[in-house]
Amino acid sequence: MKSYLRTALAEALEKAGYDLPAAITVERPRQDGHGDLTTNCAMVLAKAAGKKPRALAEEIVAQLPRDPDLIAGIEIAGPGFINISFTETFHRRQLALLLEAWDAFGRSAAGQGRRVQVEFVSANPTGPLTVGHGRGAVFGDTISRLLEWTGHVVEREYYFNNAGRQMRILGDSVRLRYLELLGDAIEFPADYYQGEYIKDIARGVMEKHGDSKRGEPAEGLFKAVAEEEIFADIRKTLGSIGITFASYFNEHSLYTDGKITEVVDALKAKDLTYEQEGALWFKASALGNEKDKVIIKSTGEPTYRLPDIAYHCEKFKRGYDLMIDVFGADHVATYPDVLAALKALGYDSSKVKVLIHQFVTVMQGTEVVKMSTRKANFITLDELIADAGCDAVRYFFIMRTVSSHLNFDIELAKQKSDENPVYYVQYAHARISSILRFAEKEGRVASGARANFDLLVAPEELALIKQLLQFPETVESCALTHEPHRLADYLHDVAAMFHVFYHHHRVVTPDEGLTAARLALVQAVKIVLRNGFTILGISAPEQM
RNA sequence: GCGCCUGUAGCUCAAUUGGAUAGAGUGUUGGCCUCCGGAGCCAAAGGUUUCGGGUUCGACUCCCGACAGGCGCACCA
Repeated sequence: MKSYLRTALAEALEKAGYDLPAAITVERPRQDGHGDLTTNCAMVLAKAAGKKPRALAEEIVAQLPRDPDLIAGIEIAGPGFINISFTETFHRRQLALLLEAWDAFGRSAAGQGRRVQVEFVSANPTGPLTVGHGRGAVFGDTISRLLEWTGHVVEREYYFNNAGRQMRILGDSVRLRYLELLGDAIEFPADYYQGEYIKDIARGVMEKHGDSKRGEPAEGLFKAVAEEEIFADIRKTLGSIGITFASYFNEHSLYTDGKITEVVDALKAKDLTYEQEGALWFKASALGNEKDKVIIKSTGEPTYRLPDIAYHCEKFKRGYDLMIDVFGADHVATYPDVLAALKALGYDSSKVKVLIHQFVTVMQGTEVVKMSTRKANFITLDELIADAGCDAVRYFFIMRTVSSHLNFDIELAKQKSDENPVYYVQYAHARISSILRFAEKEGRVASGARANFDLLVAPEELALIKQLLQFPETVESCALTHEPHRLADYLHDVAAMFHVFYHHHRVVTPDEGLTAARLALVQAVKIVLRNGFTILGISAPEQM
């Protein structure tokens, strides 16, 4: 519709003797009573034309085509908006298309098969996922689902590092707990991993090997066992909220494959490095960033920045059209250097889209729950899912913009009551299912696209129909702007409008024709809700 | 001190990316089931969009400056 109107506008403007300016918008007005689509073109053009916006709008409107089956009215309003309304018949006709598309309603080819890689979670296997990881996990997965629905080919990837200092400490933490279990007197350093899970892993080693591993170095068995168990745990947690990855990329492979040295050589060749105090520095400041950064320590070990660059070079070689990195706010400082390096190495860094999500504050009612991996008081994502359930967890994480510092109220998410927002939308679905069951019991069957939609004349029905028809464009814009929270908003509105409709009108009545039309309408609502839930990764309950 | 993010109703957050009268949930108050699910609906109340400037037809949105909070600012990841 928008593109139809754009071309119609362009033609009208041409006839009136103006060029179509790039800055005009054609969009749905946010206010009822302002038509179905609105354009600001008269206001944008007014200054250059030396005319009053409203007078100019008159000229343009006079040139617009008016198909009576399609256009119900064109009005000039406010400072010079041109508002266009479509006929009710037009909207109703679209309902048949919705029912025809069914499970595919909302899918589009907007992405044209472009290959997108989405990298997210990427937590190193040093401990269970926290609530904080949960936000990135749900966000990354929902972005992926949105892109899949809009015609992109998506690959989810998890990047991890099982080498380095952190992992050494992890292995040694397990070793010490193991010795402790064997009755040895140990001193457990404060900066070691304090969690209970370390003791569990140590206990596992003891049960399997007895005391035979007393002399084992931390880096061998202990580290390997810890990594394996923790990773299995992470996958299980993610799996329980419907998240799986196509690939897990091990940072370590960048060393064995020689990718790291390739990058160092390439940077050296571009004269973007220098040595100082025994370390190799990257000239980030020469590329417009704040300061230079060490990429190889004086010990000869690279800092994390270097493999990050090498990893992204690797991604580029795989030929993706778009690479999305989902990071937590604690990683903000790292990506400008990586992007600068990629650009300097000749890659199109605009293909890398870095999405930062802000931190989650966990609330227990009005109490802030302090999070620390060191201490025992952190809440794992696993515990949260066990308490609140997959649907509530996913919905809570996705219903806010990623840039908001969101409060996650555990008490609220746990509640199975009307205070919990996820139940509101799911309730609408369950209610519809119940209506359809009732109708079937009464011997009425939804006749689908064959119903006479012209019988749906009530304002609540028309409002609902219009809302449903916006689903595809909502999905598309959520996907392209990487803003999944707007889908949650939209579905909430669908549910609300359905409830209003339900309150005003009976679906199953003695009137055969009307019943058929309303059953079809309600079925359409159910389809939109269910398709939306599928994208959000939450269930569509037949009853609650 | 510097960088990124945030500041909107009592509370948690939206606002079609610069549009018309800033909206939801929750909480408070008062209504609505002889009828398809009351986990619902309706109504009232609640706002100088932190503050001060600027840009333009038009600003919660963009720019500058304060103030407040979060996250970073390693030869940790």
